[in-house]
Amino acid sequence: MRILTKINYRKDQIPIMNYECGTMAVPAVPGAGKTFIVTNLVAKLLEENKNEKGKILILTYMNSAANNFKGRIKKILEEKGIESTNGFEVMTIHSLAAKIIKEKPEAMMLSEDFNIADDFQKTMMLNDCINTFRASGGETAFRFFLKEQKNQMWYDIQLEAWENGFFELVSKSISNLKYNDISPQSLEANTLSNKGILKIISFIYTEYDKRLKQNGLLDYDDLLIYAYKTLCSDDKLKEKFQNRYRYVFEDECQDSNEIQGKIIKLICEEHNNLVRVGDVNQSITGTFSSSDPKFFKEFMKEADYCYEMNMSNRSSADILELANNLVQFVCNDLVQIECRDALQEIEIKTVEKGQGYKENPEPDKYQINALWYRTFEDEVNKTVKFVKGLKAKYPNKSIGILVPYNSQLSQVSKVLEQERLEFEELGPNSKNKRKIIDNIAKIIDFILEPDDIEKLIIALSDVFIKTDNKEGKSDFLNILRQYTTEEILYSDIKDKPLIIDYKCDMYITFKVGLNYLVEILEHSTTKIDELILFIKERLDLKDEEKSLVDYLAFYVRYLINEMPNITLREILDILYDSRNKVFNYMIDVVYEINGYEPEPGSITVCNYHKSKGMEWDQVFLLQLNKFHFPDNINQKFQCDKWYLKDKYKNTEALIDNQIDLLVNGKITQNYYTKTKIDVINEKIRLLYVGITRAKETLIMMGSSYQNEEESKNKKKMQEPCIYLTRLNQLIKNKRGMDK
DNA sequence: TTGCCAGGGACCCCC
DNA sequence: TCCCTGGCAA
Repeated sequence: MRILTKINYRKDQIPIMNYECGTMAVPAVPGAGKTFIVTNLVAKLLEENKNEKGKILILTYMNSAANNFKGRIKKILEEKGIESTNGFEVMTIHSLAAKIIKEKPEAMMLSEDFNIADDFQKTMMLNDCINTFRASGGETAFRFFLKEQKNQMWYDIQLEAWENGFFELVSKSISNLKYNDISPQSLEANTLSNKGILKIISFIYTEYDKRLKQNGLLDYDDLLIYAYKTLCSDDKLKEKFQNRYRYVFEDECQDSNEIQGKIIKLICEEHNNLVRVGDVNQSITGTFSSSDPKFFKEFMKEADYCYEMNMSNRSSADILELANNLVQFVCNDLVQIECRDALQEIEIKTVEKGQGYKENPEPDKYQINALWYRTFEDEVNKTVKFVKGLKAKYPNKSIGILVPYNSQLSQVSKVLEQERLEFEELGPNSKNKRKIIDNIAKIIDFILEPDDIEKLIIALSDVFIKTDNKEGKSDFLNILRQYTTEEILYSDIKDKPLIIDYKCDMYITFKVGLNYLVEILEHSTTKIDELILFIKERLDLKDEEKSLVDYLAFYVRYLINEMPNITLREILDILYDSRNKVFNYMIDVVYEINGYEPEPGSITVCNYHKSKGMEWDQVFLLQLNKFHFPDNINQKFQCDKWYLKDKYKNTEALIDNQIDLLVNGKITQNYYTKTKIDVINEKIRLLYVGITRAKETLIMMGSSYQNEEESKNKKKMQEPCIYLTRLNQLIKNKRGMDK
């Protein structure tokens, strides 16, 4: 039976729902319900058969978002009793690009079975090219940029920092060069007589390009550029796509870059039905990708319609007031004039009573506070204490704890664990996700020292034995300690006097693990990647974990190729190294598929960036100091590279200068200040994103020192960021009134 | 403006 | 350890 559900659209949503054709820009404030309106509009157009014989295309940036859209549109169509599930397609912008290229790979001189290099493969290959460069005479040039240092310890620290920084620099530069249509060949020709940093890049760029081609791979930048060129070169193909997609919707388009915009424009040329939805105030990827909110701003000006969704039902009126206050301060009072347009001056409005499908939460008192502590440790401890209290009082409310860096996540997690609170850590090195890598490492650790009873016990207890009976388990392990590993592995343990029920889960899983360990121990260790896959078969894994192990085996095979003499011990050290960047990429690639949504009563720990798109009832914002949220270019913040000679500190600006010179023949802007301004602007928006995650409660805080030691030495003292100071004035007034 | 000297900071990196 | 900065004198 068909169920009729009449949705009560808000007044800022009605003009959007009335859209029928043409270009439409929808700037939307946080919590305005972008996904809601896009899914409903798509369903409405399908219901009215506006797509005729074509389809509606919805473009997202993340696989998780694409899956989310698919599910929601399907559900609405089902509710409406419409069967036209073939009328729409949801995909990421990169899948679209791949699809375009697949239609005619020969246009770009690609073979039909080209593949896409994901972040993991790209990291590996680029690292490889950099190593080749250094090994084949580039080492001096590589080290030339480092500050002189006679102390070996400091020199090593610098070198390590530069290894990371250099990778980022090369990666960004190559991307930048590609978007400026500078091929490795033309760069090489241009840098022949030149000495600058581009000369080094040129070598690595050539090498990287060669390897991509050898392996039939395209990286994400190539994907977009080739897709655009393919469409430009073939009108028939262009028409095919234009007729296939009568409507195009683009989500999160503040994160769009120029080439993406161009591809979309070409596809929409004929029917001219394009809807782009986004929020320039939530653009937080510009400093590390080619995205720029200016493209959406331009679209807002030139589109046939531009309807602003300025109402938010997510947060309480108090939180919206605070967010609006930040916007006001930034736009009008910021001392660094160039940063005043970091945020667009949009006032977020509450949903009027009786309007819309959902109203703003209304907590009974003012639930915002700003706090300052002596150390970060204090910050974390107080937060967890606070969380514990909230949890007891409101067991069904969700809680989010946000920190600037992934490296700080574990500190928060540790204290949460101590307090026995259940939580989810969203980060590349979260224990859950790393667990599988750690488990394999533990097994290999045992293989290396099969006589070590402790290694055996760790492997058994952490990887295989499953039981809820913690005391029984530790008793059991203590009994095992009385034997040698050989006795445990090769003689039947039942003969030994064990005080244990042979039918309980603990014993059964122990036995299974034991058998597997014997098998693994007897497996050859000459091919380590195969050994890892062999271990994989003996672990009880989810699909995602399996693909993670496949990646791991792939990585190990690669390591062996690169360093044929590498030992199992050395590989083990690499596995245990939680700072290894390759694992982070691996984990990101595997886990990106499923989005994360905080459930009622859950606690989430993540960084400010990851929080985008999420919401919690209660939010804690940590580390709101000047270092992380600067307000002028004279402050110290992450931008200059301390380990480089003064002249080369701002490597990014250096590269921008040189590329500008190459493309335009002259330097058109002051990139040294520009890179700094960009960072400040993005940090402001990052704070805005953080604040607008909260529905009811928002606690903002920071601390003067990182830890006790620094506090004693009075080193690296931090002040509250100017935004916290300013917002605190409002908070104080409000709290005063509340009493 | 220049030169000298003492003392403190450099290690935290988002996708 | 080295480099930068700020204070000070010339």
